[in-house]
Amino acid sequence: MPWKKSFDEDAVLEKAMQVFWSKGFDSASMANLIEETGINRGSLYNAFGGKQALFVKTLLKYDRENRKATLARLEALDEPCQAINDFFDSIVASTVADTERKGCFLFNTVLECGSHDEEVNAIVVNGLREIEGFFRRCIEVGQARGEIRQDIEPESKAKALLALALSIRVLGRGAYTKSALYSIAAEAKQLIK
Amino acid sequence: MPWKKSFDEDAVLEKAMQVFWSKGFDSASMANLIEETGINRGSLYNAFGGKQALFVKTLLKYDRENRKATLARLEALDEPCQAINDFFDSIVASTVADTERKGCFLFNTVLECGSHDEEVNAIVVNGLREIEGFFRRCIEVGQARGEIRQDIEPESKAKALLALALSIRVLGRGAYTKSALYSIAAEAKQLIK
DNA sequence: TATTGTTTGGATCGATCGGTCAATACTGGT
DNA sequence: ACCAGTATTGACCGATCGATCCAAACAATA
Repeated sequence: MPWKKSFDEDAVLEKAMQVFWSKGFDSASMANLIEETGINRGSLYNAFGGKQALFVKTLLKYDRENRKATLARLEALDEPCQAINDFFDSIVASTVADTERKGCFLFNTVLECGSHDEEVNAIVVNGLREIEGFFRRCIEVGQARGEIRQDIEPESKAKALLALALSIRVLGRGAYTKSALYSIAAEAKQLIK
Repeated sequence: MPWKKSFDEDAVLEKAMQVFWSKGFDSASMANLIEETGINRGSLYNAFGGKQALFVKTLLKYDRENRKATLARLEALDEPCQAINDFFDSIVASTVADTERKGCFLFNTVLECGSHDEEVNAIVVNGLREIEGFFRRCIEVGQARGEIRQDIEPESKAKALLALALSIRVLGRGAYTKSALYSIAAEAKQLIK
């Protein structure tokens, strides 16, 4: 008896994600979201509930399709040093290619919403932990295989790598030049040498 | 013939700075600023020109009284390794003591206003460059005195140190625990060992 | 004391914010 | 063919945004 939706929910989420990603939660207005997604105001509220709920959905989508997917791919390499190098090559490449200067949606959200929302904070903190965990596991496996020095402390080294990755993405949004980002990435790789 | 202002401009700037610092440019409303500074709306506009102009003035004040002052003090030590260690001890201590989770006004501004304002961007980018320059000079002097290994590349190492400092401040705003920040700071110090 | 020029206070502006709602369009079941 | 019921639409809501403006308050000069 009901009625099929006239739009593809996931396609709308994708569009909305682009808006939140490039403008941030606060600066993205419902008017922006309506214009970019192409669907009507009421439909948006009906389908997703509101700005906050829509944002969470787009953030989860990003976390699933970008962060998790990337880490899974790198971890599947089963080559720890290569995985870490690839990670940094990848984020520098993304940043350099990012003419819109959007940065990383996850990192941007840490910075903007870190303090003032419980649910969002839980998602991004979990994301950070998992990236850190990826680094830690890479180091541990590399040590077990004799490819990484034993006197490196996986926990704290992993945190430092995450910190450098975050800075590359953040400074890449206008403050730093390409070559500076390459320098930082090179230092990051050097950390586990 | 005119009339003396009934308030201390610098004291008002200080209050306004606290507001922008803790809430960010966008989230700080004129209503907030009026309430916190205690002076009237018209007076605020008359004395400072508007939200944007007021923000720039507070940012310059911070840059002058915090960033420049701190770097000058550390550089006056004339003990490069100690200066770098002190720098990281200092930002970790600040972050840990920062119950309001305000972070660093300069870094916060890089993140929030990095892209969408020319004047502000120039101020913060200059601030970043000078912090990086501080690290670079420390390393160069340390090398000249034989206190730091010669195979360290001052330029890129300085960038990495800045990146770690930024991350400590940013992640300290809720995402990471005290001990995690200590770990990152320890790794930073290790970079020049 | 009268005049002058700036500061002060607050009412008010138009724009925009996120969100709501009733009327309308439309489809699936009977 | 008709009805039931959800999706869609866009007008509209009150709140809040930064900014403006002007009358009232006031101090310095003549």
